[in-house]
Amino acid sequence: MPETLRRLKAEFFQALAHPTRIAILEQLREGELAAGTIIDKLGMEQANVSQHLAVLRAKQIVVNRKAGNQVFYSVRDPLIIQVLDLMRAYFQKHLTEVLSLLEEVEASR
Amino acid sequence: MPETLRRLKAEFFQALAHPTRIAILEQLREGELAAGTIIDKLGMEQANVSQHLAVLRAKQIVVNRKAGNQVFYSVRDPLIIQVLDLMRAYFQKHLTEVLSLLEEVEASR
DNA sequence: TCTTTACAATCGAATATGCTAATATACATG
DNA sequence: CATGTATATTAGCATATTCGATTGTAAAGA
Repeated sequence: MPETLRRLKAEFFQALAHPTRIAILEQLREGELAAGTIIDKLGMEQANVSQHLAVLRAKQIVVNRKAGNQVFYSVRDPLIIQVLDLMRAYFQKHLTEVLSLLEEVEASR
Repeated sequence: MPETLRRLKAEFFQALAHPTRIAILEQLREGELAAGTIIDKLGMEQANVSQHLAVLRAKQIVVNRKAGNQVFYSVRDPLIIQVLDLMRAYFQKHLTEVLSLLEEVEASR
């Protein structure tokens, strides 16, 4: 595999590598949502969510559609959801280790 | 999905989000390899590869086994490989866009 | 024991990422 | 046209990542 393709893959994973962006994709699992709806559901700063949406857009993980005043987002390819599902399966499989990792997280707070 | 689990997922993607680490996982696709072998195959600095191996270890994406002087690495769970395969399928599917992205990459150099 | 081999860990500098606050844009409505 | 609403972009600062250089460590061999 050429280096440029590895770089693309890495950039793709990088785009997924943030809790907020994962949360956004979870929201979009059932279908498209307006940016404002996502912001409300996540209960975060407007600018912050908008920046994360920009990251997902830049990597074409989500696409957007303008309708009047609003912008509706959706996941471009269900394969993305499949990747997230695989991850879910992975974490479920290694539940024991995940729990100890969670404990570490708790402990370090 | 709880915030902590999202954080775990994000950290997992973060661990995959580097060309060198993807290259390492590709090398390990067929089975275990000694650290030195990986370093040779990638043709990179020893310390650098070792650091990337440490990242993959920290997230338990790879496991290691010491044998005398050497340390052998392998991918812990084939599900990881599946994720990479899904990504490959994804990029193949969107080959056209990938190519234009590649052109952008080229242009910006 | 002394040296070499094979890795891992640490340090410091450069770069990238993420956040809040502020500002801009674009459409809608009075 | 003036104002409000929805969303995007920019600036500036704090934190995190990555790299090469160096140092540490454990096993192997002379």
